[in-house]
Amino acid sequence: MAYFLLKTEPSDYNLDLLEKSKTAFWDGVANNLAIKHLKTIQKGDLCFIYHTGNEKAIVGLAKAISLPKEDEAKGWGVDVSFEKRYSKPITLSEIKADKNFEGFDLVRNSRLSVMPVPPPYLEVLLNKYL
DNA sequence: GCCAACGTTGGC
DNA sequence: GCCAACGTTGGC
Repeated sequence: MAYFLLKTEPSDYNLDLLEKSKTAFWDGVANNLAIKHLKTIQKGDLCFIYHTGNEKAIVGLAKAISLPKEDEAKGWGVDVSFEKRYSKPITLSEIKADKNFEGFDLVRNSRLSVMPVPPPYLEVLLNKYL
């Protein structure tokens, strides 16, 4: 079971909406590298939800409940279910300030919208921040 | 609002 | 196939 990070601009779509609807098709993945990462998601994998814009923080967790798929109108995406909201979001500034996250895609490539969270970074997130 | 860091497009 | 011009994303 792997972990990923999914970005969203909260004015477009956000964790509140996912919590209300319980499940959603997480769509609109267009970037080539993002699609490549998306396609490696397995059913049951967990996905950190990151809000861009004013928030710039990991705000919660979702779970992939389908395999990645391409919708004719909505592009690439994956079905997800709401898992949890973090009482204390993990901010980008915290992550950037922490040397443990050096090399993490979130820090290295700010424009990437779907990325894996490899074990070293995952452990720090789970043990130190959550 | 600006701009760096990408990605995409289209002329050649 | 190259690359200049343009468009987009997202942090600042």
